[in-house]
Amino acid sequence: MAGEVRWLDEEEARAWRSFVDVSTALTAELEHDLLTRHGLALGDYAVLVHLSEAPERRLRMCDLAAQLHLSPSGLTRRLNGLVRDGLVVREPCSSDRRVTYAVLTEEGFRRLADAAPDHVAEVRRRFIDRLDRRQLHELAGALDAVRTPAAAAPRGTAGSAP
Amino acid sequence: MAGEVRWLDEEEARAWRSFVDVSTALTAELEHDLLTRHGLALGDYAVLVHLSEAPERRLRMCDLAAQLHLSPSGLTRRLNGLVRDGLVVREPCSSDRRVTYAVLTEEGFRRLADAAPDHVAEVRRRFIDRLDRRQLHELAGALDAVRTPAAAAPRGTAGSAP
DNA sequence: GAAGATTGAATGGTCAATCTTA
DNA sequence: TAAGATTGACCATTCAATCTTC
Repeated sequence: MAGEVRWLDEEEARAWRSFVDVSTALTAELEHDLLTRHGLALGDYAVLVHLSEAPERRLRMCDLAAQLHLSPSGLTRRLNGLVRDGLVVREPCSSDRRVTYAVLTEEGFRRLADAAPDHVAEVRRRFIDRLDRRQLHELAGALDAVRTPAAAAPRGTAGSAP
Repeated sequence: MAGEVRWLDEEEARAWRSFVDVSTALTAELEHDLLTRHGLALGDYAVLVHLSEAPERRLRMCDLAAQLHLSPSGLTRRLNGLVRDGLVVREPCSSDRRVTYAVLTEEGFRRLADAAPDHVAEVRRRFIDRLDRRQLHELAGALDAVRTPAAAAPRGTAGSAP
């Protein structure tokens, strides 16, 4: 098969390792902050955010799972905790009885509104505010390029240059 | 509480959400690839990489845990699986008997050498090769800026003077 | 006392299987 | 048959506690 391996050169390796490093460290730090100051895991927070932005603050379980990059069972269990704490309720769908809606409660919305300023401040302090405008713009553009395979790369000429 | 919240503007939010999105999606995809094609979890792979780059392919448990952003107990359990599979061995330290070394075995090295080309190819395909040189350079710079608080931000007295 | 490593209890995630409904 | 949600079995990770050694 592939006889030669295109290893990462110095800059590529630096970018990749930094990316992994920053994302893991940042996740751990933000999780810790949110958990100790507001009793919310990062996953809980993400659920509340997505629900709060949805029409009527409700989403089908399967749609919510997709938005959160979570498996169906993962979301079920994640929701159990939020339901137990009264931040979210489950509601059956009348038109399709296979479906369950996750609905943000008033208390859930308050908890989110309470936590959000602190969380945003942390995101600023640990990420956004360490970048100037140009860096931020470039970063956003690069990440978009990663998410969107863009136009097909010129396949014939890619592999040869050292 | 803080009277005003500096919410994220459109571009800031876009950069932050893309960052979270890309890192979670990428992690899941790379993990899946590595697991199905080489029977290695991403965490296993990271252990092997760090050991392979260390002098004599060995590291103290506590140092390895720090490099991997893993708790001591997390590393202990992670290592158990690798030891069971014969990819790593534990060795006591003669000069400080509190210390245990994690040492990469020949088989561990082979498994890593076997998996690395595929993994690097996936990292290229899903990340590196979707960026041009300029984007890559900017990304690496931005991530370094995030990792290193650099000089104090020019934004008023944001830090510690309330 | 502090550092290094491990263990126990608890939590959060996945996959495979199941149950209901479309 | 397939889609949606849940459950059971299992694995990974963390914190707190413990044990040994410095």
